[in-house]
Amino acid sequence: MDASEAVTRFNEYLKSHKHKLTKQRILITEVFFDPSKRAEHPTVEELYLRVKERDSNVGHATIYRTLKLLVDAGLALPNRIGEDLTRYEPEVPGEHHDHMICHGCGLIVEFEDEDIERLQEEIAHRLGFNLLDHSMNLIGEPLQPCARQDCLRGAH
Amino acid sequence: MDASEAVTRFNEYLKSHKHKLTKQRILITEVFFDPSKRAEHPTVEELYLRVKERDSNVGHATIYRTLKLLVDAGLALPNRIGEDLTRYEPEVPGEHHDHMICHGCGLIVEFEDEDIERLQEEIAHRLGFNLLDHSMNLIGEPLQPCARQDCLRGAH
DNA sequence: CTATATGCAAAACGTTTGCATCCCT
DNA sequence: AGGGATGCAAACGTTTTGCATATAG
Repeated sequence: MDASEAVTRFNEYLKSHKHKLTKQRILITEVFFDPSKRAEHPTVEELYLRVKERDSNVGHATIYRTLKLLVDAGLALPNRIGEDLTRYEPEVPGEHHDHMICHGCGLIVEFEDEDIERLQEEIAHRLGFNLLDHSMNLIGEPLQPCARQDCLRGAH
Repeated sequence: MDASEAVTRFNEYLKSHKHKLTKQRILITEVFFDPSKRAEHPTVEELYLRVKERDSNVGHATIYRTLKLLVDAGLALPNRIGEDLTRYEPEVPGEHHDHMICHGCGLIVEFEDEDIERLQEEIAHRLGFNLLDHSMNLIGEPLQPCARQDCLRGAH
């Protein structure tokens, strides 16, 4: 899903909830769905800084409020993978992926696996639940040297 | 692992790191590992309140500091399952389990599954990583009415 | 024109830290 | 006795909120 499709979907949500499509919301959505920054799962601050580059008047509060709306619209997912900040992940409705995270540098590799999904359903049923959602994060050390310069692999 | 074993293990860790076993640390560990509250994954505040019932002089800071030590000792695991607070899970060294969470009331059912574990290793390798750790949380709706009175199942 | 959104600054929250005092070892 | 631990309160970083102003529909 590219940025303009995300804006379109966001607008559908906004209209149906008596909210307005403002230039800030368009800008934030475009920056959030920027294809060159995919899978980066920005923090609010990172998104704020990127948005500011294009419009220096946007305030923190607008980022927070818009991100909350994007979550409600099903277009963003708050994600506290590590132990620190909240990161937001651009969501494509209907799709789902899990995360493989590099222990050295935090690089996130997204993946999907049918076998896992099937097993999860099975386990949920065994435990007496109907599976609604799930999250899975694998933490690992790269077998090959990691591309990132800041990766700690080998540094300890 | 019962409370007194947890205290023993904690003490081993403390000794080997030139830290001391104080009455507050004993109390906090005992409350944290109280078998009747297992799988509750308390927040700092919840733990603080329970500890206060037994010794009203204990301060917030001591809870935070002790929990951090317990994490370093491998006896507690910080856990940000939902979108809100940090919860801490009593850990038994060498064991690992995943979570099935009731969408209605937040009830956490812990489970282990060998097939999942195997698949995770396989996926990590496929993606070029050596698996170090993982977390998996399933969110579901109970098939049978949930035991908890505050469970929202059916209320929507 | 009206209702909603914005930006700012203040407030609210969870968490950490500095410091004087206390207490394990 | 001495190094570490405690409790308190202040400091911190993130997130939320109140309010006057601006703007989309």
